[in-house]
Amino acid sequence: MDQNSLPPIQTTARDDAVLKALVSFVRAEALRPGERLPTERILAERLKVSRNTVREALTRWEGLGLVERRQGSGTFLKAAVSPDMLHLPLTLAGGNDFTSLMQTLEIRRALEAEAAALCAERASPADIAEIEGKLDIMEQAFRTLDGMSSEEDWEFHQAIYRVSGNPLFEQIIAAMHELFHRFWEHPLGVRDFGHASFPYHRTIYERIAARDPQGARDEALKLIATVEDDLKRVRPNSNFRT
Amino acid sequence: MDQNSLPPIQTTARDDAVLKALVSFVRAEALRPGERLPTERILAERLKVSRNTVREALTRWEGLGLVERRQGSGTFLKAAVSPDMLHLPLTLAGGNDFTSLMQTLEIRRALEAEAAALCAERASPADIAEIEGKLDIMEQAFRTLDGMSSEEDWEFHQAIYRVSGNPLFEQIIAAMHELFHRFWEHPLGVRDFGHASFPYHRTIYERIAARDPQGARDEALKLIATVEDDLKRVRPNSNFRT
DNA sequence: TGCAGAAATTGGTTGGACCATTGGACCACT
DNA sequence: AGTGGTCCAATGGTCCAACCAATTTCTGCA
Repeated sequence: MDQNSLPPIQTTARDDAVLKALVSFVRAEALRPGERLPTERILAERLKVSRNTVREALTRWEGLGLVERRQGSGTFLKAAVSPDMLHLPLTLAGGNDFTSLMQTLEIRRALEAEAAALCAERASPADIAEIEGKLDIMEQAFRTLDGMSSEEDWEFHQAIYRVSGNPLFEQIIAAMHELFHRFWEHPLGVRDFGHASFPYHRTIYERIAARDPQGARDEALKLIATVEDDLKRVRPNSNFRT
Repeated sequence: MDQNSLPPIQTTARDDAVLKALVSFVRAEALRPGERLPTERILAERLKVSRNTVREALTRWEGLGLVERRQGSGTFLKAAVSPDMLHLPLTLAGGNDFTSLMQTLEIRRALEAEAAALCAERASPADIAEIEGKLDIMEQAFRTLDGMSSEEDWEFHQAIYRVSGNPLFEQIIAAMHELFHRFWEHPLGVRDFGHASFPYHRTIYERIAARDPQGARDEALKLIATVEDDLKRVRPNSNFRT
């Protein structure tokens, strides 16, 4: 490791400076998600700050989901970092889980429709082929398992977000998606939800392949509507917490 | 073998416990936003943990925007906390370049349209009156200053998000909005942008007052389109894809 | 009474110590 | 070769006792 990539911290506003130093360090070392950061003790020594201050900064990063700490093992990068990141702490306060979930679905409905439309506008033939590939895999999994497979379904959607040309779609929806999954699996124990949404995956693909933005948007809206219906169906049981 | 038959065992989780204890404390004391929390030293003593652990928990809360720490003064509650809060930390890899700005506008287009539509669906007469009030103030500011006033404009939009009934709209768009303003003011020095968007504020309001979701959505889209045009005018020949 | 300076309060930082977990090295036995 | 056991160094988690820096509150003099 290049020692010069970790210059000492200068003055007050310590922890902010530590965060910035960490950003430049990660950039300088070209650390990629999954890789391990230097130990807290080494960072403290290199930055000429105390270990607690380093820990404070890492705690912030951990709260932002940028980093994962494993006792006895190390601290690992979880996502790419860039100097001018935009941190967006979303907090769903008040109300029970059902309300929060419906709120995330309203956001997702807006974004999913827009992403599908943009995708239909901008998809190259190669892009369309890729999406069709994901769709085939998903439909195959559906037939073998006799139900929706979360993973393959998610891959299909991700492909659409990617082709939309705007990475923000994937980032925002991914956050909602994770929340949604935690809810379905933990309190409810349901694993094969989303049955009703299945046919709309192909119709979305068809509108994209036909380069029909408005059609893609409409089909995406129908898909989200089925998920909303599923959610409303289980509403009575969702009044508890952990 | 079924992987779920051997879940990980529960291990020590001090700081999580501290967070939960803090939540119950805030509820028990009925602390409201703006009020001061006990000092770190007192919390440490009461919870029978070290001050460092308390600080770790408070650092997390600060990162979530739940709390604000002022050296020499104290730690203050910034938002309501409830036991069933859901956090989704979202970090957007943004930049101060043209492409990033256009990407945030695509997100904003989707959300702004949806929020306007939901607002038209759900607005009570009192809500409509409030929005009209904000609109009047904005138009008044426009005439006196002979140009858009960012602050009053923003208030108008925020009212719409609030009436939509989904706080996520405001939270997400606020982040985009901030990024957008930094771009207009810092690298460009422009202050009276958005001239072209002015008339659409009233048309949006009219569609909301008429309880016409689709109309409100269309007008919101027109508004964002004018902003996109403004942006393109600054950078006429920029390619979109990364 | 007014206000400048001292004192107390509070979050921020430091350095050092110890604990709990992890993962690799080494070894004995099969 | 493989299995399990033991040990040990590395690493994050917690704790403690100070001191620093910003802020607020109190005090005493003019």
